[in-house]
Amino acid sequence: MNESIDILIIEDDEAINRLLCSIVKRSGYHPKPAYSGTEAMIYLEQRRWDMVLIDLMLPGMSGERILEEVTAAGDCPVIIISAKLETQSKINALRGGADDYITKPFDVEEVSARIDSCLRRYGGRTVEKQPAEINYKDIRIVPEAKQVTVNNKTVKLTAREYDILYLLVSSPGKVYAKADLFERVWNEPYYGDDNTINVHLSHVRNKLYEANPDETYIETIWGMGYKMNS
Amino acid sequence: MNESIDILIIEDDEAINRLLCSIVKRSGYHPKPAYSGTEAMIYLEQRRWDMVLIDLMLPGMSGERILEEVTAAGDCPVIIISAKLETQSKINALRGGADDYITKPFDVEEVSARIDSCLRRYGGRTVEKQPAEINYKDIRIVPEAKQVTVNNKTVKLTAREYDILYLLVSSPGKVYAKADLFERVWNEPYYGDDNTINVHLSHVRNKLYEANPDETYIETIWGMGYKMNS
DNA sequence: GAAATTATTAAATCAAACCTTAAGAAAAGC
DNA sequence: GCTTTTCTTAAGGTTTGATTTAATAATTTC
Repeated sequence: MNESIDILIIEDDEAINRLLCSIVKRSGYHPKPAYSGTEAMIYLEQRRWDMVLIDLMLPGMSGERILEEVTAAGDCPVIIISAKLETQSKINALRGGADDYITKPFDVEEVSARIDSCLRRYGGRTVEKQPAEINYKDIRIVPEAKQVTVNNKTVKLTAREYDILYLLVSSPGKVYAKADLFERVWNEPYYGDDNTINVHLSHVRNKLYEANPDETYIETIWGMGYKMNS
Repeated sequence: MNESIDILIIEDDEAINRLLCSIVKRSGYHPKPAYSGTEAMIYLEQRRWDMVLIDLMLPGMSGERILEEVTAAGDCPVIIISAKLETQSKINALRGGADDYITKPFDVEEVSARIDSCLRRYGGRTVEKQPAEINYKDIRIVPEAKQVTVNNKTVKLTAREYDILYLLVSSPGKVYAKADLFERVWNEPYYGDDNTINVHLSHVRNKLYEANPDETYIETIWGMGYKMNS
């Protein structure tokens, strides 16, 4: 039920892309950065996106071109983010199927508000705010403080470990394939041949075990992935 | 719950003024239309406003002139709404103390979002009232006097340093990501690779340390942000 | 039981995040 | 205008976490 909302961010300027990603993330969505038009097209063909943010001036393939492709393909909302101030550019984009148009330099709050409102218009998808606290069995996570306690003991996790646990705990019972997990936590594509996940999972399990040896929290679904034991 | 937020709308075109009023109203604020510069000045002298929207081309008295008056008078947020597309006009307005600049034709949602975001930025000053005093451990902050004492010693902080400490102290335990912190203190977007936060944090820590070497106040949560040690 | 997949562990390397200092730039105060 | 304060930038150094590697152990599936 609580599926992640994935937003593709097409912007060649690295700093701005990073900023947009952080805005998206902070609103509770999942950003995926693309740094050129051609890179973006690869992701667009790969899967469905809940929203696309497009910078108009791009290397490889213009933003206008991408907008065409996206709108031709279907019903994915698009927000243009551009330095082009001319009304004509704005009108073209909106006529061309964009849902909104933000000019640079933009205001952080504004971007956030527009993304929310756009997703709302597209219906169904309610904006879920970060909960004050998640509990599962005797695991308690307070996102605001990035704090985790298990069995009433504080568990000190690194950022990665925290992200993993947070993901699993936020939908107990759901099986996360390694690739899913990797892409969510690391925000980069998963190339299969990686032991990193195993090691990190091991660390998480260890720390959970230290806090409460009587309980097994993370279960391995053989050949499929991991989930919180329910 | 909130007392009403009054917004003065200075726009000579009756239709546009009506539209702006309805936008403001729909956002839950209280609009007051003014149709000329001179009329606006009367209202401005009468009372305090939570925000002013100004059209630049006005009969009676130019928008630029009004902007001067408003900013000279105090800390009321101003949004310029204008048909003037030139960057120069925009720059002049923003330099002159305007908080935002929207070009006509404008998007209803955009105006609404910008008003919201602007009020939010000004929030501390106009809407929410500050507590008389914040205490945490042996830190005492008196916001009205911008005064900080630690361990009963007065600590002299610069404006930025004060803002940082204030933010952290006002919700101890909460982890502030660098981006959050930066945006709240500097009021501008954070582009990731900046160490001015580090430097300022270092300064704050130093000063706290000088006042009380036995206590560690600000904790670094690696990869996540900073928080008051609890 | 054999093969494939996953776990665990520790050590070594690497990279990112962070801290501090100092000096130049900008702003504020006199 | 000059001085002082504050802010920012840059550079070098430190710490911490992430990753890789590898060797061994445990599971599951067939």
